[in-house]
Amino acid sequence: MPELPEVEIVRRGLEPMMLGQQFVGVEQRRPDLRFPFPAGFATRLEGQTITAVRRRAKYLIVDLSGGEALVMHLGMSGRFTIQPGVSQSPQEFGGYVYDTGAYPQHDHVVFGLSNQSRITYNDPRRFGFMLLVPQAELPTHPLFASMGIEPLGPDLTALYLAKRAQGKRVALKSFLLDQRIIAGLGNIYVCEALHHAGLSPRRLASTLGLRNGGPADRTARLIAVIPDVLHQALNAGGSSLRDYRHTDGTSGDFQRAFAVYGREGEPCKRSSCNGTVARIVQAQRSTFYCASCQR
DNA sequence: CATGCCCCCTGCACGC
DNA sequence: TGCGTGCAGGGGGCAT
Repeated sequence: MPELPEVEIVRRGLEPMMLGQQFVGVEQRRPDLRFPFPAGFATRLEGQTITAVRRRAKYLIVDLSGGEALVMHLGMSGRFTIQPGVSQSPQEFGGYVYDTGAYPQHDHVVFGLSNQSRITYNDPRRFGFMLLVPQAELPTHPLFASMGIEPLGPDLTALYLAKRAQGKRVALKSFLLDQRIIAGLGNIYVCEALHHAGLSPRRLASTLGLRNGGPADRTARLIAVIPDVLHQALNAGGSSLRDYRHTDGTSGDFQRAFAVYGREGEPCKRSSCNGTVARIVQAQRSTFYCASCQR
């Protein structure tokens, strides 16, 4: 998916277009994405004013004046496109509802706003989803109740990570991908952060745990590089692997900066290291790392 | 509870 | 050119 930096960039693209606007026409063109759409999805949005466009981990949360929140996840291939100055009239969307063969390929939802803009959700793989949840229930909703900390917030400390890692018998890579620990990291940035920290993805998570009552040094190293990697990606406008696009249709260029991700067989970029980037599979997903400088 | 594995779906790059 | 294979940013759900 878009990982945290990409979702944040999408949020920043959507917010100025959506904030304070009303949903005028909403067209839902198929009954489901990863999950069925909520009953009456379009109707429940229409007439609502957007009071906030937020992000939690890899989720986008659009607060509505009526008290519900539109919760959206982009899955692996979800994408928004904004067309300003078109029509807000639902019938002009084309009347494709539930006619999956008749609309532009994979354009599953179209939001018409009171400022004449149209926001289209496209998702070829349909791993994304949209829900409507009362704002007051978000903290206790199953999606969010056990969600871990934001990696760019003040909660990411060596002590926090050491406590959560205590006794964990999983690979460090899998531990960092676990959204119940840190929410928002994905496969790319976990690989990148581990490289920057000089830590092997194969090491047991428990080796980050408490030593003599405090976090191990390597834990401090790791929590220091995680925000760096994410900020670099944000500053570069997100990565552009495969189908990621900004809401304006342009792509990011962080991929050029990857130290290990997708670089199997290429030389390690760490100065002073002459290793080669390897690809292994952990928990059915590719891990890229340098076995010579990541211990 | 913790951990490991499979799967959802489509598109694309690659080798033959 | 066409076809088969493997792989892709996530994460829910089930078996053990």
